[in-house]
Amino acid sequence: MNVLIAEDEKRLANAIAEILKEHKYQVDVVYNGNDALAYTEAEDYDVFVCDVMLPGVNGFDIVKEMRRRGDNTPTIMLTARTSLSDKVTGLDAGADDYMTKPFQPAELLARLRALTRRQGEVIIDELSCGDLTLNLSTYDLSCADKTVRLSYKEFEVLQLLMQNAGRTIPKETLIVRIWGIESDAGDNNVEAYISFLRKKLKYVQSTVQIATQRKVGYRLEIS
Amino acid sequence: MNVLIAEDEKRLANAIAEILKEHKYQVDVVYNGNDALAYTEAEDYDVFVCDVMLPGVNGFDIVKEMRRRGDNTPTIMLTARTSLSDKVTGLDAGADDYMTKPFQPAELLARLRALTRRQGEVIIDELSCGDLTLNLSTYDLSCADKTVRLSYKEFEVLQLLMQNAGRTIPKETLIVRIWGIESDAGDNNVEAYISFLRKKLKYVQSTVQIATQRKVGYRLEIS
DNA sequence: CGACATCCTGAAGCTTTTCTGAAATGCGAG
DNA sequence: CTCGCATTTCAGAAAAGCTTCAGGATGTCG
Repeated sequence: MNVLIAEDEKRLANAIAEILKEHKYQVDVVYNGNDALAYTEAEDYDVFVCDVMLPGVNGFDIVKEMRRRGDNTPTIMLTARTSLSDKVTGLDAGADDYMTKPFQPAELLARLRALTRRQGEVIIDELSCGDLTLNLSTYDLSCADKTVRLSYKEFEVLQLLMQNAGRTIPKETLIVRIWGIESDAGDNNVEAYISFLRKKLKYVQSTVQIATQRKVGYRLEIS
Repeated sequence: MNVLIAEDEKRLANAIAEILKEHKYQVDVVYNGNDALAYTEAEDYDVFVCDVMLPGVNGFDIVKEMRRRGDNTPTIMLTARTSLSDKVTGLDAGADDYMTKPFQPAELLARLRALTRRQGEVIIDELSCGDLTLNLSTYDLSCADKTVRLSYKEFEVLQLLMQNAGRTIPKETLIVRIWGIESDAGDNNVEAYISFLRKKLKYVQSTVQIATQRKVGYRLEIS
């Protein structure tokens, strides 16, 4: 389950992100309207949680634009205001649900479940690939009877590779998804983490390998 | 025992919540009818305490709607009026009991007990996990033959961890659940309490540990 | 009321872990 | 063979977490 959160109050945004991650959602966060547009275009999210008042493009216009280009991602609008007219505007713009701040985490979760119910997903807390198992809750990587703990960044890189096993992920994508779109991380950062991960893969004696696609990126190979 | 309170006078709502919490109920509070509907749908409460006059959807309609969708959660209606007709309306709508404001806390507690009695549920006052036992009425934490008394906040933190033993609880969640969503408590507050708790866990010589999930939160590990 | 105890909080200093950027080395395609 | 990536390592920087402490708030008891 991929969720995109667009909320400019960073504290709140991160709080929501944490709560959703705890419930096994894969979460991306953006803090302004322009990034929100870019992200919704680039990725295929299962739910989009969007604040109305955003720097750059506002929430209404984001949803309108998404619908215009045929993107029907279920969307929940957040707003500090409680006026009926906002609600109407939001729903007219194409939002599927509407919440006023502040709200309890349980409510957001309930609404997310409601919006995604039809998709009938199973919440998993492990990711497997070949003989590897990655525990999404403890960041433990295991294979047969060996286990290592991954650091946060190592975890994110490997998770992305495992989710797309066999497919080559460009370095650029890794940088954007893990270091963030605004970061100034370079290719070498990625390369360093690939190196760390290979060391750990060797340690757990996995048959799964990280293959290099020269001038492009990396891919997980189950051999 | 989960209780949902729907009451728009925040002062009163919070007072009731505090009283119930003292008596070991798990309490959620909403301040309007729409939230009440959303919450009763999302969660499975053991009792629902509902004011008649609520912004949004009124109490009668909430209960009617709940019954319509097959939700038979025992419900106590609150109202400032004393007229018989209100009482009838409430009970007709599907409420199980009825109280007029103002009332004494003891009365509410008595009625709650009455309503939940038939369910034959036992109100537990201990929480166990590994070799640890947490007494929910005295806040005593014990293991083998050693015992320490926890402070209120220590208790809340540990309780949350024990209820979710093995799962990682994000710091943000701890802050929101224990310090409140509007609080300005920082990560360090949580860290301090984790530190206090670890000291006490060591003192009672438990095998249970609080593990750190870097950049995320904490989790109880039974080793 | 004053003395005493407890608890909460925020700050400060310290420890540990993780991340980063640079440098040295390796290796494949042309 | 050579150039341009890729790999690996490592030390220092940065981040995150841990612990302790003092001040203030609150509560209790004589």
